[in-house]
Amino acid sequence: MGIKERKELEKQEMRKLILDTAMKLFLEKGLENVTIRHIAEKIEYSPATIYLYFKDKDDIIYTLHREGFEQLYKLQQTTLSIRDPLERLRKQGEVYVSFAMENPEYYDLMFIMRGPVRKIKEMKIKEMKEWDIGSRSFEFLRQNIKECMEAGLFPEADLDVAAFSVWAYAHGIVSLIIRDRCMMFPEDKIRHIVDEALDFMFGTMFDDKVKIKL
Amino acid sequence: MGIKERKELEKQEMRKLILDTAMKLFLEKGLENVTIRHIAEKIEYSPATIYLYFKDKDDIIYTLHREGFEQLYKLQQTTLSIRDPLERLRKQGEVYVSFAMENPEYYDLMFIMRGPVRKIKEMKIKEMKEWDIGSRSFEFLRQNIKECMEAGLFPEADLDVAAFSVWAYAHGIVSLIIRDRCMMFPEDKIRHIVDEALDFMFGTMFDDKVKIKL
DNA sequence: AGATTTAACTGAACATTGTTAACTTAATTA
DNA sequence: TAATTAAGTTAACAATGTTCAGTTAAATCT
Repeated sequence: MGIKERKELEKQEMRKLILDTAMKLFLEKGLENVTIRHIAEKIEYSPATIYLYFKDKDDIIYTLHREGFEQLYKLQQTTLSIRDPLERLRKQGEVYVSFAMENPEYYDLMFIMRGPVRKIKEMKIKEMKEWDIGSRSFEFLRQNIKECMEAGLFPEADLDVAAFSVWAYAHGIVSLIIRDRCMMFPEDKIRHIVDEALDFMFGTMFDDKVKIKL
Repeated sequence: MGIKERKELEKQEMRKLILDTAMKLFLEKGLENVTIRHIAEKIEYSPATIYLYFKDKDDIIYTLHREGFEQLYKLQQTTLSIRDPLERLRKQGEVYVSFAMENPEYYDLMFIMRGPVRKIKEMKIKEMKEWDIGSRSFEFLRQNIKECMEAGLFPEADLDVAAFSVWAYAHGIVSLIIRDRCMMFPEDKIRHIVDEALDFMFGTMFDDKVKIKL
């Protein structure tokens, strides 16, 4: 009965081919400018074939969205080697921002575009089990902040609020840049401002040396 | 020679009709789901007519984008009555977040969608004079922060970095909500978290009472 | 006032998009 | 070998933004 498995494997390979091609095109031409037909042309199949492997375009985008979260989660995990929770939190911030800056299309998919969320909501009606993969990453951040609080390294506050705030800050930085709202800064200074902004957050939030001089 | 003027007036009225209708549809159906044809149908003209008043769809969106910035700028100005620059800054934050939460489609247009930026860049090639309207609002924030710094109420840092950081933080909060990335929180708790997050920022940044207890 | 130019508007088309249904062909099973 | 299943394509659909040739209606000129 090896045939069933081979078929399954081929199916998976085709899915992967479609996904990889889609992602490559997204990187080349930008998220907005990739069509099913482009993908089909690139892999030299007819457009209709793609619909044998994915329900619709949002399904492709959603799957890439999941892959992005896998990647991000793995990156987040690399900070686990750091003992000091505050230092770990800072590293997490850096990792998050780097990921966004190096993979803006992935980031857009994951945190800005509407498509994936549509799909998630559509799915949640049927299968409640498949609870969205993003909350895992958020939980990780939340846990880290909890540790910081417990160690007295972080202002006491509602944990949800604190975690959301830190996330929002990092998201604000990268999403303003990804969606090109920083035209007031010279192109070559942007990366510097991003890094400084991260420092600024940690500085004002936790570092007494940078605190207000009275 | 009153005819030329009447014609000009009618032209402006038609533009306004199109813009208002477009905005109304955006509010009703969401930004993504409004087409030129919908707008045309609503005002009972043919689709082609719209192209007599606007170059293309991005042009409509860009014009609404400008109107949004007018509105926001006016709101910002209302904070000028506040003497204490730090308090004024806080109020500015509140105003910004309220604007976003009450006019999510406008906010999306102004700070998330790609269309308007495309238009701005396209225009900047020809006419350098029309420098983008958003920087005026940013300048306002910047100035406010500068005053805070001079009064010793704000951590000393590169002014650009500080202003960008504060903006990014507020933007992060509202854009995560507008683009529906907060599914982990119960619907009815979201507004509360938003408000708390704003407090959290100001608390950690400036308020010693909320500072780390050693 | 009548002829002519100008402005406002439309109908029909174009190319592109996502998506689907009927069909063909190749592979697997009986 | 015949029947069934899977994989893929072709051709079409409706919806989108956009354009262009034409048609009225208004304004201007003589």
